[in-house]
Amino acid sequence: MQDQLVIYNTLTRSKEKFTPINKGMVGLYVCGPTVYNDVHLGNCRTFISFDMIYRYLLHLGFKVRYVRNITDAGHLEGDRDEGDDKFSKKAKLEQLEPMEIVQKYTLGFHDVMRQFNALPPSIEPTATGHICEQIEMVKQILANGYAYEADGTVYFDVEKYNKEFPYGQLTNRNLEDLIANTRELHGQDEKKGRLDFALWIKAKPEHLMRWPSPWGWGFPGWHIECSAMSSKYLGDTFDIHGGGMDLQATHHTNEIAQSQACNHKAPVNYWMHTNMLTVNGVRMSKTAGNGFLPGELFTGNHPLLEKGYSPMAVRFFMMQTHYRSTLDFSNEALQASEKGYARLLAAIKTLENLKPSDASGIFINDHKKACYDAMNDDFNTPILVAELFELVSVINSANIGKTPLTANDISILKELMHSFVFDVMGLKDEVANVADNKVLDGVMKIVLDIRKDIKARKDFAASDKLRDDLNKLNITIKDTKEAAVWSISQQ
RNA sequence: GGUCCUGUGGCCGAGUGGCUAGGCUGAGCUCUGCAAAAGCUCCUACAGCGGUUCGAAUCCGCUCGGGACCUCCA
Repeated sequence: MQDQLVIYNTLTRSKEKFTPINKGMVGLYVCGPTVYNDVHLGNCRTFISFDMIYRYLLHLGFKVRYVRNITDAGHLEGDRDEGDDKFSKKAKLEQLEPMEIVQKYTLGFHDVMRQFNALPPSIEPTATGHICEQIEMVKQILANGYAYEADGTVYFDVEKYNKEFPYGQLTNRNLEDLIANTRELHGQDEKKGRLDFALWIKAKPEHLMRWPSPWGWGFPGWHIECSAMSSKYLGDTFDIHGGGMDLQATHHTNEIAQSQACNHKAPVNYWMHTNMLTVNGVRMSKTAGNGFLPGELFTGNHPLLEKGYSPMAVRFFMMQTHYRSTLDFSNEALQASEKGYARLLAAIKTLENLKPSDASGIFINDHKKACYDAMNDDFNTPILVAELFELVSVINSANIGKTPLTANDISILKELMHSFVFDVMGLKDEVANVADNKVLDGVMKIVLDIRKDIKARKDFAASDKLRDDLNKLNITIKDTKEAAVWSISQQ
């Protein structure tokens, strides 16, 4: 099964058969969040996409080392190599130590990821925890002749690098085009080339986050942390590197250059990029101000939101779109997903009580193959979801005695549903805990018994009132042929 | 301005040179005291204009529209 997987590789702009460096093992690195602010939904989409990818790799039996960093230093505010460190700026604003900011938003990020049911990565290294590694890497790049120092700041020499390696490879651009499209710099320039970027930056006197280095007090450049940490934990060349598409042109391009210049090896075999999340057709971004926070999405406390949407409804919504397509948020689409997801969960519950037949009305192995084919084709979750809904129809049809299923069919259906819905897509039944409450279960049994008597007396006004009143508590009563059943709806 | 992606039915969203994606919504029917759920049926698309082809929504060109990156952002 492991040799069936095909991945779209940004590097070659084509789908390629996935072959790990070490059989049965995968090294996966994903650019994590910059923790100077609340994570917004766009970030979450990327991390949820890679969580699904991580989960599927695990499902296929790969031993995966999943590294996702926390950027807690070095990101600049404003234009190239100028401006304040984001953490310092925010710290001044909030009158806090930079590391207080880092701590606050790291905890917030973890909390949101937990709500989205994302598995924690194997290693979550921080930039500030790897200053030595970054300095060593800068030293090596200097020693290899691909960088130069100017007044305490070290720059990467892009033009020199490009003579030996294709710098714009990841975005399919050549150096001439890149230079032609670079903005005019503001006069001052210690940099030799327009595209040169900083590996190490000299700290201004007021700069709070700073470390000693061979070039004086300073802090690491924007891209070096990922190069340093990925090679430390996954090796000089590893299998998969992922991140949002917006990182492709600059961050990842520079990462490749740094790693190649340092280690004389291409760092990554498969580059994967997730697409952007949009709101009303416009990219949700920190600076555009058109985003809402995960918390606001869950509670519905935002002008753009008609109501709150549970984390799993949102996650399922994301799974209905391929990770390389843009995903547009709208109340209508979210509500459609919410209902569809409820239907999927209901079918999984129905599956538990299905009575096996001697004959089979379906070709279960065809369905199983279709699920794996979908996921093996570059993690095509929308197709997977479509296949799962085919199975929902099968289950419901079996439930009313229309489609016969053998015990084997039912067993495979259970396995498929649980594997793909819960293990791979990382969804969970949010109301399961409540329904498992033994006291409530007992109470409801009594209530339904009483209602049964009332109905037997044909006092429908009373039985309907009971049903309506329970409904106000989000408890839904359904009178099926055999008996009345109850369930708790979300929110 | 440069590079690139994209345009699918009421909404969301896959996909393939010729065969029903799927979800949500709407309409009808079955079931039901009613409701809900479920089942069945219907509404059935591929921006426009050319071209290639026996045949294109799927390939090519142009036009129009949308978006991304080139500047911090997942």
